[in-house]
Amino acid sequence: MTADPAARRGIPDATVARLPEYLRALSSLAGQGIGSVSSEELAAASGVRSAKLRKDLSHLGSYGVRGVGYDVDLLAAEISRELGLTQDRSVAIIGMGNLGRALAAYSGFVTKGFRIVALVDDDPAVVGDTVAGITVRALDDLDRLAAEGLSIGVITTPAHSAQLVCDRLVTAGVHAILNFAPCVLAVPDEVDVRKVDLSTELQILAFHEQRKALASGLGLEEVAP
Amino acid sequence: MTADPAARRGIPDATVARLPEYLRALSSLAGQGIGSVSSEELAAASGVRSAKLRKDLSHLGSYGVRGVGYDVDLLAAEISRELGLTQDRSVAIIGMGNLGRALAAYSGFVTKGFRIVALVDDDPAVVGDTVAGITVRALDDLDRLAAEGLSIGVITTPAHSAQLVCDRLVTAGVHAILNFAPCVLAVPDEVDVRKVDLSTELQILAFHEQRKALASGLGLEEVAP
DNA sequence: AGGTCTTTGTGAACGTGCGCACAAAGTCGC
DNA sequence: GCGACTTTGTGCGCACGTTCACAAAGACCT
Ligand SMILES: NC(=O)c1ccc[n+]([C@@H]2O[C@H](COP(=O)([O-])OP(=O)(O)OC[C@H]3O[C@@H](n4cnc5c(N)ncnc54)[C@H](O)[C@@H]3O)[C@@H](O)[C@H]2O)c1
Ligand SMILES: NC(=O)c1ccc[n+]([C@@H]2O[C@H](COP(=O)([O-])OP(=O)(O)OC[C@H]3O[C@@H](n4cnc5c(N)ncnc54)[C@H](O)[C@@H]3O)[C@@H](O)[C@H]2O)c1
Repeated sequence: MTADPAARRGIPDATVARLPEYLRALSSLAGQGIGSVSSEELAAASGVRSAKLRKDLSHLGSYGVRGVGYDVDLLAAEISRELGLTQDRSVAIIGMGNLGRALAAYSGFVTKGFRIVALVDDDPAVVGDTVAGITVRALDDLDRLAAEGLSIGVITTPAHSAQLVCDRLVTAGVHAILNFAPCVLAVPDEVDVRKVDLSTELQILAFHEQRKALASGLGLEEVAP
Repeated sequence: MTADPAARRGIPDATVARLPEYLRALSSLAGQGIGSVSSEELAAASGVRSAKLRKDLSHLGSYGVRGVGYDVDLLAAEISRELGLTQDRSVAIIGMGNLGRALAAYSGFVTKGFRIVALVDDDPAVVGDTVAGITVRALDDLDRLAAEGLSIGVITTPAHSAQLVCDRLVTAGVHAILNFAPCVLAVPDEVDVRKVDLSTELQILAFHEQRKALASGLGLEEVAP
């Protein structure tokens, strides 16, 4: 049954999370006209160790040539296929505030196989506006959008509305959600939610800053035992 | 020497990454006037299992009361202290484009102990503008800012400028950087870089979408063996 | 064609993180 | 004051991820 012993079924999550970075590095190399790259070079460009890179790539098959390295275009195509980027995916952004507008105006997705097909808001003052060449639609249009094959929903509403919007997306049949609101979303098992949180990142940085400060000049605020 | 056997030295990274979420859940509870919470309840509000939550909290000491739970305010204070949020940290945002402006306008940091002290851009047409009540400064001002105790740098410039900006920040003495540009930054060991990447998140979602699609209707595009 | 040299792919050791399950500890009712 | 009940804190085993180190595989030179 398992026809391909090397790869099939089950690429580790940690590996999947790094594939986009490899893909970006490969695109950059291709743009410089470089056709072949070693694991050492690609790893450096991706910010990982070469052993890790090789093990990651081994999960999707044997596309390298020993003594030479990897063909840039071939490897990029292979990673794209594995990530499911060969077929374009449509994205809707819900919440046309500061962040939602910035995302809508961002051209970085489009080149990567993501197409923003809809912008949504519930504020009547915003609905009908044109942002980045797209007319903002009302929340009720979500069901219609899903029927048209919406693949991913991006939530950029305030936290108190996020669960509501999430529920609408799920009901409409969306199985992949990217959440920018600082809250946890409850979803059925079959739905995939990823969260991006600014404050969390800053707080993690703050922790390491403090740790460094404590390590260098220890015992500054210790007054009494 | 190691006075406190329970906690001191070495909170796992995975735990640190979850502490901000616990803190947010606690803030929410405090806002509802709730003074005490069990690990089960707090875990549910944070989107984790209660055993994981308890183990995480055990790394910073014993602040729970058996048979009762945790004091909301006490625990929040303790986590804040551990994360180094008791002392305010100043943040500079470099790159006043779509994303940089959205971040500057965002009020979510301020309440968490982060203070945006400077906005920076290298475009003469942008320098001098007022964004979110702050005057945009030139890139050369970075050194002066660092001298004033700048703690964290946020990079929201295009990718091709990110390394340059990063180098300026490092030279100026900044040891914590949050990077939104889609590229890897080279920094000395003592500098901490975290990256937030939209496209990566979407690509990971796409991978799981594809996997689900393959699992349900298998062998759709298999034509010949 | 044979030898050398480079680089891949991977087995094995190691470290980290996670979940279960339970004993210890403290509360609350009586 | 005592017993039953609740909830914490943690020891243990397992799964996952990372790193090392090397044998196998192929390119390139002569
Ligand atoms: N702006 C940032 O830099 C930033 C950073 C980190 C996190 N966030 C988070 O991202 C979210 C959006 O931030 P923002 O600054 O853009 O906020 P914002 O207030 O500028 O925009 C929110 C938008 O969502 C719309 N909205 C509200 N409820 C809605 C609903 N039920 N359905 C559809 N649309 C609805 C509002 O009309 C508004 O246009 C917030 O949750 C915020 O915490 C923002
Ligand atoms: N906008 C988004 O939603 C989004 C999403 C994901 C990632 N990003 C990334 O974030 C970055 C910024 O995105 P954006 O949409 O705001 O771009 P943008 O082009 O709107 O803004 C970039 C800003 O950086 C300034 N800048 C350029 N070089 C600089 C330098 N050397 N020093 C200081 N300032 C400099 C420019 O003057 C400009 O104001 C990009 O790297 C982009 O890939 C953006």
